[in-house]
Amino acid sequence: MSSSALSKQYDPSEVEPRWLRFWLTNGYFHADETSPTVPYSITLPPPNVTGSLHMGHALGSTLQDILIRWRRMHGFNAMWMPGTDHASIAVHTLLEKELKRREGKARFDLGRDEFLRRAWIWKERSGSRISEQEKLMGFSLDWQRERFTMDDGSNKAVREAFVRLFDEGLIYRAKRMINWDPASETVVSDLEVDVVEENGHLWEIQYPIEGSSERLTVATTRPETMLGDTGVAVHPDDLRYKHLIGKRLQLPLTGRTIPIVGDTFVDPEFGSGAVKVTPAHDPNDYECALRTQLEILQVIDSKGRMIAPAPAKYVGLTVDEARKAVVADLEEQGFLGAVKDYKVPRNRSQRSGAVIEPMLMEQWFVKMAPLAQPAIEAVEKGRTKFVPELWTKTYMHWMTNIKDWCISRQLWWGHRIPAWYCPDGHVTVGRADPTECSTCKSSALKQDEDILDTWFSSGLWPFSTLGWPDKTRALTTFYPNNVLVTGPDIIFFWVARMMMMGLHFMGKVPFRTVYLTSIVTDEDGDKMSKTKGNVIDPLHIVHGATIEALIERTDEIPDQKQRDAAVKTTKKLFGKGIPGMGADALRFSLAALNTSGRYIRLSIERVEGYRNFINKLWNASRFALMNLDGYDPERGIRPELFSLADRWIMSRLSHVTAEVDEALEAFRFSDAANAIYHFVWHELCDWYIEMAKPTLHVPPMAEPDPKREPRRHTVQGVLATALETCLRLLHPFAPFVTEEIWQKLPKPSTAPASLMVTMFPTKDSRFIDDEAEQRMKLLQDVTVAIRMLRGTYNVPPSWSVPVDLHASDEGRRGVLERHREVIENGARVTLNIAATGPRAAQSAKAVVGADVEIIMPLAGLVDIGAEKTRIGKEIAKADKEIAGLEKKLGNADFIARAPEEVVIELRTRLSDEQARRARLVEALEQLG
RNA sequence: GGGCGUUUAACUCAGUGGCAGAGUGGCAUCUUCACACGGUGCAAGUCGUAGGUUCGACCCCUACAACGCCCACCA
Repeated sequence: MSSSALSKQYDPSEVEPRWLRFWLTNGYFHADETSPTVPYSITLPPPNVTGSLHMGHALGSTLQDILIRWRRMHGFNAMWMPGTDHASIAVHTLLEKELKRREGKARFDLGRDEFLRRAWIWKERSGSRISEQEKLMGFSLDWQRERFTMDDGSNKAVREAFVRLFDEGLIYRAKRMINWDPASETVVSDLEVDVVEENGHLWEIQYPIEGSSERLTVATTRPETMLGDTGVAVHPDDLRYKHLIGKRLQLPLTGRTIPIVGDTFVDPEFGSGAVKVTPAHDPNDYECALRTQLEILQVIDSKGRMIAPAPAKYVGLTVDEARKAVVADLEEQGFLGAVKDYKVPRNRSQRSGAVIEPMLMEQWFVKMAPLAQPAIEAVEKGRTKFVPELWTKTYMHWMTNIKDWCISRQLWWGHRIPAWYCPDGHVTVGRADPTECSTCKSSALKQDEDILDTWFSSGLWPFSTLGWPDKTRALTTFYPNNVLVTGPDIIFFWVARMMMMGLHFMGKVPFRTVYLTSIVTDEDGDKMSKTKGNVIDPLHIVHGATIEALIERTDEIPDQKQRDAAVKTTKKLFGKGIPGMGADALRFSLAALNTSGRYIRLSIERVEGYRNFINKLWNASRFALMNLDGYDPERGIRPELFSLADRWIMSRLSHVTAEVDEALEAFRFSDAANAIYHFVWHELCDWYIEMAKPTLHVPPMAEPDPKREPRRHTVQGVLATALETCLRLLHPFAPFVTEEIWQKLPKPSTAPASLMVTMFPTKDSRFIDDEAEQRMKLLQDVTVAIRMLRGTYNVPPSWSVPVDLHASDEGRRGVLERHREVIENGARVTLNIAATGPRAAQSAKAVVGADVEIIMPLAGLVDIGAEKTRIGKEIAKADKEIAGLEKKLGNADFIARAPEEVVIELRTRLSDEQARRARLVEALEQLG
């Protein structure tokens, strides 16, 4: 393809699939564990197999890919482990919903085997979708290693881990107060419960005191639980009630009597100071009952319905129905006191949304304290570091207050608990399915019906994916991982558990650094959610989406009102639809926006800004390719032939290279992205390419001028080198466009076949050139000042204007003289440079630095009044600056205490500013 | 009830004990031979409030305010 065929606008849709195929077929994403080079490994947080790629994934994975590609280009054996998670409760929610909608059935109607059969079919069908999406984003995951949390390897690892923990007494079975989700009919862990404040009531109920006409008033937000009350507690020191401790109360509606007990957990200040105790259905009450030996009566079953010993009248009612009935009956029988509106903190299942019922049940638990201790120490000793550091506290706080982890779930999709029971109730746990009871040798064994919490297998992921429990080469090479990149929302769920499991089973931390990403929100700072209609789908950014398509997706929202609101939001945020901007634009945006803040407010507009940058790079490259004729890449560049511009851009490039490397080293992704953005746009494009144009430009049909050819070849070389270096710097951020351009650039024959496998640029100190940078700064300042004058007086761009430059300093004057063409081309002027000279009548004037005067004759154009005002403002600014500096320098304490270089710097600034002011005053006076 | 974070230009955010920055948007102007997804220039700020430390504070300390997040068994 010839360079002239490059289109003016970069088209990612044509380019991206091509290079993706190229990288995949060449195996560039694969890392060999037997390679002698230094390993660098990251494990991708396995996305939910039910899911599709959302913006959180896109962000996290983009940052991981940047790290992986960057390290790979630095010569590391970089391995990025892909995989998906079986997400048992999420899959259940999804499949059961579908089952109900399509067939009107519950999972229990199908039975375990049939349900699992369908789950697997469904997993095979939709499970690869997310991997395909990850590929479209250009993520260089090692696909040959792709894993699933319920594949054979994971099964083996889970079984091994369970058996070992059980044998060590760290996994145990016990009857405890747990969180029951009546909708999914399973236990959930504390972490899977959200507390939400909801409008409810506080009911007062009066319990008659036995052998007295008095009544004791208790308050509750859940009156139906009184059917399971087995006592009432008061504070033992509460003078109002102290004498009642030991007496009994008649429990209305039940015919039972219950004791009054003393317990210090009661707050005498709250409510009536007397608390009804329902041990089987409230965690506090349960603890109280254990302390005070109260009876425990279960009156609610696993489906959330009332059961005996609640009176027959209520049996079978749901909790809500029972509440109404109990309140009505209490009122009718005169036991109901005041009823107040009340904000009730209500526990709801994160997944199903159902109100959590605290229940006393036999479940499997992991003893956490012994596992947490090493995980705490590892972070204390810095073997694993959190970035940003503030998350360390969050982790530590949770770890030091950790409670035992309930790992059994009454679901089917997941790892079945490897425990068997004989008719006598002995438990047998084993690596292989047992044939007889390990205690009584009975062969009538039945496996536990429950499965393990999804996070149990996730906790083993960093080493189970590398072959554990087998001692594999992959494990020795890639464990521990260098980095984990994930969202702060799963520090407890996942990060903490990997730390504990990794240390326990591998004896080493699973990763050296945990990098916590920001959370992506919409442009208003609201969490993206389907029901809000504000979700930006990464693939919509990549491929584009019409507003109609975006509105159509709100059809899924069942609630009409919510749907209308979502449509409105959709129109507001994506009024014109979403233009297809390519994976690179999205990747670069996410990296550039990932600052130290906790949120990234993403909008289409923002991505467009970075899409424009990609396009700018594309066009700069077009320009280069159009002007590289006759350039021989084998020859390299020769610094001895460099002009000031060449020296300057190479020096700047060296600085930027160092900046990018240092920023990535410190996980400052936005600094890295912005450094290169600024360099490409505002140094390479705005200045270097503009300065190179006169040299590169060969008039059409003209014969090559032998005198100019060496200079031209040097500029071509510098331009090609700078551009190629930028492509390598940018490649981790925007792999597709950089590969596309790089492949078109003329390269020496020794160049590798892909930009992906070139070396990342390193700072080259030979090119650092402070003198060139200073001189260029002067030329730029003068150019900008002249452009300002032109702009102020609306000098048409087509006019070339003569300008007098006066510089009393010989050094500066020399620089201006030697490089006058930089200013002349950059500001479209012809210069007359002298040490000093008369000021032309009817001219505009500006001063750069202490002594460089710019005088632009503007007969007929200059507005004396406006010029006076403008210069007057300049003088006022200088006065302010001078006053500030004089005040500081007049302070004896400042002179005495401030570092000498600061004092010297301020003195220089003061004298420069005074000189500048004098010249401005002179200019003003000349205006009359 | 504890803990954490944020507060800087119209918006989104960087920032450093020593001259307040960027991107976007705005205004003006330019279809100049890479790019209008562009060029050039301009405007825009009491750095949340009040104290303190310091020669010097946007930065460090204290208090307060607003907003946000996480954790927690108050019936």
